[in-house]
Amino acid sequence: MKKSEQLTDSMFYIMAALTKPRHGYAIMSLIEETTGGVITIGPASMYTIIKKLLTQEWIYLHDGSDSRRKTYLLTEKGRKALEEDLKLRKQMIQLAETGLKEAEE
Amino acid sequence: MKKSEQLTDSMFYIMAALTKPRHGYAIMSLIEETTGGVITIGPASMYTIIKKLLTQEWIYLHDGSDSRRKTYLLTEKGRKALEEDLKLRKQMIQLAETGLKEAEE
DNA sequence: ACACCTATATCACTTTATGATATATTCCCA
DNA sequence: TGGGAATATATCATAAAGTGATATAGGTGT
Repeated sequence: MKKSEQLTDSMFYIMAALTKPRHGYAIMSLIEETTGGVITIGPASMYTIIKKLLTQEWIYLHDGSDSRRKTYLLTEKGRKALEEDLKLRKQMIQLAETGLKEAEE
Repeated sequence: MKKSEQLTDSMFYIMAALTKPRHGYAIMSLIEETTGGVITIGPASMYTIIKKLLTQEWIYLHDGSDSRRKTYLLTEKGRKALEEDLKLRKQMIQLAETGLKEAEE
């Protein structure tokens, strides 16, 4: 896939979690909890992606971070990217649902 | 990400297209058209993924294929995988939307 | 004291995705 | 009628992404 800046699934999850200030470990826990353990992002993926999102300036190191916990939050740019991606994902779902429905008939 | 069998975005697109019998080129065109050119899956990705889906038995070579056009279709197993994945994707979207909404307040 | 949870980090490897390119057929129209 | 555009499938070599394993260290409770 590609062309524009579509987010990978993992990036999408992490950015969705960062609509509120959260630190890495909290993000992992949140995703695991909200998906009932179906989706797991381990530390390797987590911190790899965090690094990428930082360089892309889609997230930033939020105040309230101490040496132990680094708290991140979406930048304005990041929020827009997330919203853009959300639209595309809805379109994807629409495509699949239409297809599945039509196949039933 | 991972744990269970979540589909990659590209796999999801292709499988969504294969709720009806379609050949590779038609899948590429469909995706490009329905997303207004935002998403493009080139031949390399296309045929790589087709191959994987075949070995996984999520799609099969459909009747009506001649030597020139190979037409594929979802297997029952594939349809279930797609439906399963669809649920997860809806959940993802829910998570993101809730987060974005709450952040506005 | 020590076991356990929280928290971040990286290395080495696997899996996925893709640009470039090749090849062949069919369609149209000048 | 011949040649360019569109259709169609395929692969190679590389780049990008994801992840298991592992390391390190501060907290907390008992």
